[in-house]
Amino acid sequence: MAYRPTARTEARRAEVRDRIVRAAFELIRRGGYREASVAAVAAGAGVATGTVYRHFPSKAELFAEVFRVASQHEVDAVAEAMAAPASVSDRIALGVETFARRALRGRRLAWALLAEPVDPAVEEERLVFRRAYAEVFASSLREGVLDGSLPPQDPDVTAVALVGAIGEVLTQPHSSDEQALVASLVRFCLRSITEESDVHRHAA
Amino acid sequence: MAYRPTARTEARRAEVRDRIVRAAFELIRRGGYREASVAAVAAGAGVATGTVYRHFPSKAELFAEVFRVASQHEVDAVAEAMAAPASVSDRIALGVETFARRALRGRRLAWALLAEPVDPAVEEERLVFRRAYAEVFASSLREGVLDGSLPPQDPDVTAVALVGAIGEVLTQPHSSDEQALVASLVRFCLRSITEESDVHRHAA
DNA sequence: GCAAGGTATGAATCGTGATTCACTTCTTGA
DNA sequence: TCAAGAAGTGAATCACGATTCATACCTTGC
Repeated sequence: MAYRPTARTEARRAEVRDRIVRAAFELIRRGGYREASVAAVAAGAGVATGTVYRHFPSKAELFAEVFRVASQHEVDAVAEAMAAPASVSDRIALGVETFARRALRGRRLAWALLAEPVDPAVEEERLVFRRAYAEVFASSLREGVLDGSLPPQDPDVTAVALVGAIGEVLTQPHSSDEQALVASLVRFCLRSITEESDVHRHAA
Repeated sequence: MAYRPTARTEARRAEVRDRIVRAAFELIRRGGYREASVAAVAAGAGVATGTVYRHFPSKAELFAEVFRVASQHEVDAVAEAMAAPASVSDRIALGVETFARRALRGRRLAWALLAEPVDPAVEEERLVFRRAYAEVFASSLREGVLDGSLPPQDPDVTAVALVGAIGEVLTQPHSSDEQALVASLVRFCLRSITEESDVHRHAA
């Protein structure tokens, strides 16, 4: 037993691992999953292909981690926006708007996280991601249903539907400008959680 | 010029082509796109691998056609349900319910059409498919906005959001039983197209 | 019947990109 | 300084399924 890595060596190793994750993220952010070959990741991190495999058992595991970190970041941003002291409706609106604006800023990343075809193993992370988004909305919805500020509804279904609606609108190419699109989307989401008025229900 | 296929021969050829398409569809319906290798399609159709390429220039083109036919079928079903003589809201509800029930019946097919990772060329058909769904909803929504039975809104955004919401709810695994799920989903969609009531908007 | 040309076959080829591994280089503790 | 073992290297290998193509078989019109 003539060798046992010191803290310093382990730190260096961790730094390499980190560079690999960052390089992978950068590739996804700029060109999506398709462009992100292991060779490209290695080049971006300044290491040899084989080195990637000294830190991750497979490409799928590497990108699962990248997805995990990136999507957690997004969910956190939305959750933070929704932590504001406001009514349930207003908080939902804030969440939707944050979700939308961030996605429109980094379209490629949003597409990669929300919709791009990926390995099954990575797809699993995506489901976790979408569920996490839904959960953020669901907890506010539950609160609103309980305190009566929202009409009775299944908060889980509503939350999942919201995530789907937002994702689809953001993923689909649109003509209208960003401001209008976000405004329409927020209005859609607010309508969908609040009571439909009898006036319109019977007006037709 | 000693050979020019007769009608009979062309019919036989068309029949082979048809068998290939059916086999491809059957594979997708049962195991999704992943399971549907060209070899498996050929086997299912009772022909050799190479024969597939005498009828389609590539796997992507074959499956693009399969997607086209299958999804048109779904869209038609929804459009037909919405042709009933009823109010805009009721028709939307019918459309959503039809969409949902059919998808829950053939979950694998629904997943393949709505969400499964596929070739870019096939993905294009999927976009067409989703747009077609959205358009079916959009035309009713436009009508409702014009005649005042629905509040002012961007019908295209609403329609796309509806498709996203429905797709996500159906794609995501759920605990509740089918009846309850569909009911919740229909309610969500109806709320999302009708006016939010002032009562709840200001109640919090 | 037979030449021309179409159609079917399926084993062999190809492309792509992940993964491996024999080898080199670096670290450590004695 | 040295042996043991860890980390890094990158060309070679592998896996896998789409695609090709030399060959055999049918159809047609003369």
